[in-house]
Amino acid sequence: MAGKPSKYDKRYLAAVDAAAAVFAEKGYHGANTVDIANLLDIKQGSLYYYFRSKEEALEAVCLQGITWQVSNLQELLDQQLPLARAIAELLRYNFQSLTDRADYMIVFNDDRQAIPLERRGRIREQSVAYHGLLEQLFTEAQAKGDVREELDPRILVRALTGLISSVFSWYHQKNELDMEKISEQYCQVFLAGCLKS
Amino acid sequence: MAGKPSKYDKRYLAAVDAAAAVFAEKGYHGANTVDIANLLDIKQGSLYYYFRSKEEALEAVCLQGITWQVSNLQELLDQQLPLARAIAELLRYNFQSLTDRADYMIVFNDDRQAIPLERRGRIREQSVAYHGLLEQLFTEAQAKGDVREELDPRILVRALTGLISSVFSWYHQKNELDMEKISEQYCQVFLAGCLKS
DNA sequence: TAGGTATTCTATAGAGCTATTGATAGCTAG
DNA sequence: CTAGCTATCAATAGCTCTATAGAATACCTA
Repeated sequence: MAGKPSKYDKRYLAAVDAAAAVFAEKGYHGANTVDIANLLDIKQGSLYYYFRSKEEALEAVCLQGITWQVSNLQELLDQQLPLARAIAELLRYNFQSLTDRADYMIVFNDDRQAIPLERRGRIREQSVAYHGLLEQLFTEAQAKGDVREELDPRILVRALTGLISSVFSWYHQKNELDMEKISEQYCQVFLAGCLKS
Repeated sequence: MAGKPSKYDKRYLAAVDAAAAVFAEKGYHGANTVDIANLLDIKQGSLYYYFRSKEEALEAVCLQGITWQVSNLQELLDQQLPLARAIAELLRYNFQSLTDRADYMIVFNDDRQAIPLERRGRIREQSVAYHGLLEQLFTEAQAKGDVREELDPRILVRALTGLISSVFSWYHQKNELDMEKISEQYCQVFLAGCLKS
């Protein structure tokens, strides 16, 4: 994977992409493998050259999605921005990936629970990491006196992630609100909501 | 329906309840009619005495869920409370129904899109009504000068409903946060986020 | 208590879907 | 040119599930 991507590697990624697209549109259970294969211009059975099962494809999509999120958040935190800037950037990035990689985000949000618990280990790991990083951000900001003391960082994490992920379910509908504006106003509301003063 | 509920009526409601429970747990596509029948202590085929199809059961659950929400919101608005009180009550009620009628809420949230568009009319109607009522609340509060002018009421509606519905996906996990506290802090954050000054 | 209605049961057709298997065409390196 | 490897195909076993139909039982009312 590190060196030159083989034809297999490229095709595998295309397969994950196709799975993401179909799962995002119809939901994991509602989707069928024929549709995925069609996107790749191969027959249904040929999919099993790349995946051991439909579920394995779901796992790959979810893991990819959350991994992107975590590494991006990590990168953002490494910049050590003040809370307000960090939140603004985070929202901007998330709303951006809603156009870029919406499929992965949607599948991760809506269908990860379709993976049986015993297979969800690596995904949970990333999820926990994501929440942990965010919680740390709030805790530190609170220690610095930027965030109101009475607010529980764990709840702020839930509120922020909830705010973000809820957008996944309606952004694609015909609506006149543009991402730029939503992102900006969500940011205003959330920051005014938790910053001190 | 208005007079004495017949045995059929009671049994029908029980069937909707059972469907809600099973759909909430496994998702519409992941659920099967055998599980629903088991909850009612009848055989799978007997379900079709009450529903023409599995999809019709989903429709009934979703419609019931959103209808409850709308009529409750309407009742709340009739009290003409100031915005802050209204939001607090709304959150309290929603988080309450998360323990009372979680199944209906979850199914409405996660699976209503599994109903084909042409059958979704009455549900959409209620959804639109719900959003409309909330939007009006914000618009009026803004006119009175309670809400910051730069905020778009439509976005506030999305933010608030997003905040609420996102809770549906994690409240049942083992976690130390109690509903009371979450409701209260969400309220604080959201209000501080949108109220003027 | 008989007759009729309401509710549930048994059995199953038939559709849709995943995953497997063995064959096959194309590509690559010697 | 050929042997071996890669990627795809065709065909299908076998499972799961919804929905239907006709029989059976419970329930109620006169």
